Amino acid sequence: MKLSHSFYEQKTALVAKNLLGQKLVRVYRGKRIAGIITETEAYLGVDDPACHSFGGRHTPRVKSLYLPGGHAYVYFVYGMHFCFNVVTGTSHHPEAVLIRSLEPAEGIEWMEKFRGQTNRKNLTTGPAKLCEALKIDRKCDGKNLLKNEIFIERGLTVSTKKIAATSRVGVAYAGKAAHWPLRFYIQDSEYVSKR
DNA sequence: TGACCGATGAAT
DNA sequence: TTCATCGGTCAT
Repeated sequence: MKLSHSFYEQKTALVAKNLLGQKLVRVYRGKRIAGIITETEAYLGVDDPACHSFGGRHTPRVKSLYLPGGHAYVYFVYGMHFCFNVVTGTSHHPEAVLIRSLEPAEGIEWMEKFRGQTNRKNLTTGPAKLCEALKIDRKCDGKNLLKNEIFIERGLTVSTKKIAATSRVGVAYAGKAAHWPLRFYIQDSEYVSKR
């Protein structure tokens, strides 16, 4: 069952935590490719120096961040990688949750093909890796997650006790916000990016 | 029009 | 630890 619109309207950090254990599903050429979400990061909008909408920035690249909760925000980084985010809240609050890692669940043979390798633990343990494994690219930017190309299904409920919170990855430039505990992952999962 | 740099990954 | 790689952003 798909996560409902109201799920995405909760507070962003809460959505980030509640996404752990849910299943991200990509339908590509009629095939389901899916994984259990094991690691996320919350980006808190105009007041968060690490967020792309910081200070109200509203450029063509970040326009999807201003869609209502329940849409995809996919952007291109480092000249070669894509990252997938779930937009949260309302269109007046450009916030999102970055999906950083998955545990492969369905369509693993396709993930192996798209990633060019078969090491299960290296298929989807990183924001750009999972995009490659699930064929998520620029074309997915702005997609409605309540439709059928890419969406999130209810999976397992992860006990709060099993959720670890740390500072976010790759945002050292963000001053104080670099230390905010907005990265969440399933404590004992082997499918989490390191660093 | 151009310089700068990044929410990374893979190889070393 | 190093570097490949190039679109988006913002200053001219």
